[in-house]
Amino acid sequence: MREKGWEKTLPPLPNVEKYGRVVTRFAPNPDCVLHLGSARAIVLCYEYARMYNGRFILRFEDTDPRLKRSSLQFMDMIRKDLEWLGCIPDEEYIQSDRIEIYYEHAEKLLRDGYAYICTCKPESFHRRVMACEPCECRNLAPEENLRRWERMQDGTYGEGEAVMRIKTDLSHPNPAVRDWPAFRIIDTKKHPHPRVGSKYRVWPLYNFACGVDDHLMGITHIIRGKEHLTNQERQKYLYKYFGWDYPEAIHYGRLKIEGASLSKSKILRGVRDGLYTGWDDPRLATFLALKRRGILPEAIKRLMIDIGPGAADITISWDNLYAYNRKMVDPIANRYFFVWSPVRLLVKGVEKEFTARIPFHPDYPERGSRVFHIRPVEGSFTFLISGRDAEQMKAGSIVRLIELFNVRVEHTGRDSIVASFYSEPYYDAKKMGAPLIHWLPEGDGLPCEVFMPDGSTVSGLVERSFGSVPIDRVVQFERFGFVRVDSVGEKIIVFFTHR
RNA sequence: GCUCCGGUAGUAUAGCCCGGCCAAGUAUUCCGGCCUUUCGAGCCGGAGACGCGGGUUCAAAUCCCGCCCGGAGCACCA
Repeated sequence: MREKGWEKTLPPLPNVEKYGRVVTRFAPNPDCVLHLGSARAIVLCYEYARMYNGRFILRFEDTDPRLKRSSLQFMDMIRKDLEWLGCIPDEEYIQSDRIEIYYEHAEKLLRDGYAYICTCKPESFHRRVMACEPCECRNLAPEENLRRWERMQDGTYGEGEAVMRIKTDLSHPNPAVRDWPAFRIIDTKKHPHPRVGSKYRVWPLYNFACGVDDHLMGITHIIRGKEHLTNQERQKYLYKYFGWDYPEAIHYGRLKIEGASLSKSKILRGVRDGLYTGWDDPRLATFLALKRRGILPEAIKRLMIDIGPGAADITISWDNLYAYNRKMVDPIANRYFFVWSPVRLLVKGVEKEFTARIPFHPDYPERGSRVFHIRPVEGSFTFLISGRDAEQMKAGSIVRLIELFNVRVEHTGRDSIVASFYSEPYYDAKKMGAPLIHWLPEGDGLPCEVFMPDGSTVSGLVERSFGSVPIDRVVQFERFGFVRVDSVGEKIIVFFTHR
């Protein structure tokens, strides 16, 4: 039960007392950058390890040099993603370093008669297995299997001509688990592995490498998506044959986020085809994109903890993420005036000079304030206001320029509005219910472009004092939303975070 | 089609194992009010949910059965 104000925590892990120390792992294929979909596995594994003073392992599963080619570059980007998220692994393994280990285990299974080398055509094997019947290779003697294994290694068999299969129950209700494949041949002359080149031509499939590694690395709690539920069934045969105990397993449901694709292949294709500007395109839900938009890693963590390890498929709303982020960002973000689609506002009848001091943050006056000097020329002064505010203004209406004075609109034009000084006191505006709008002295703004999450941009001018804000800082453009400072050059570039 | 997993308000989550204190809690969202020289934050109030149908029981979101809906797997991918 959680009291108000208490942070939500994860439910306890099952059977922790059975193990000396909790060990979890995150096991990505380094074939893409990480995204919000990966966050669930990462945060759950990391937080549980921390919660029980355990270890969190990063394991790169790069055993497919052909279809899901990994790359050194992605391995590095993944490490950086994890670092940014604040989920730094205690240990790291790479499966392409461990091929010999898989071979040893394969040979043991072959010798013990728990596996065989199958040279059947996939279609004919499939037919047999659907009928719960063994294929011709299944009853081969261990010696013959070992000979065939040798022929897989030495090149006698070509790509696709032989696989090693694990014996299961041919009558298993789920045909998908019957005698599943554990190793296949890949012509690494044609498809060299990015790390080990063409050193190996027999490569383990997911269930073999993963199953063996989870045991060897002492994983106590496997936390992964429920699409792996049948893989667990398959891997349990391995554990039975080796005499190992299967770890605790938690299979969480599929996670989607409204309006964004969490498909690696779509992200990969989109970036490659130039549909996106890069891995950090604000339309993407990659960590890189979220980071660029000013989403704090802690917000992602909190959201994932809030969601927890449930098995239901869910579609989270961006608002769920934004709410956490806003809570963290609001107190730290200083406020600035940003005028977009600017419209000129000429105010007549300004008979004296004004100085406006506006705090950088309304709740923290100690942070100081920005200062604007209004020096009218012949009783007139020209401001810039946002187009959206200009549209609302009608002749005769009173509006207040925040922290300055009230004006009465005289007439409105396409790109300029003429008004006259009305009064200075704030309470005049308050008692009339006059709108409060932000403003900039004309000629005093810095050009600024905001990149929005939908790929569009908003351009306008930001107040002069903004020039000293460092890159990467998240600030709030008043009455517009939070943004993260991306670059400062001829133009200031910021990325929209959320409202 | 076969196998498996799910289904609490718009979204997410608590409760379900060990039926009653749940005419269902929390966060967010939306609406209203207060406060505030931001349409931000904060505070107060309101709206909004147990997929459907049976059964067991004094009592069911919780147990049983059937149905419906959603998802995943059925690769020499991970």
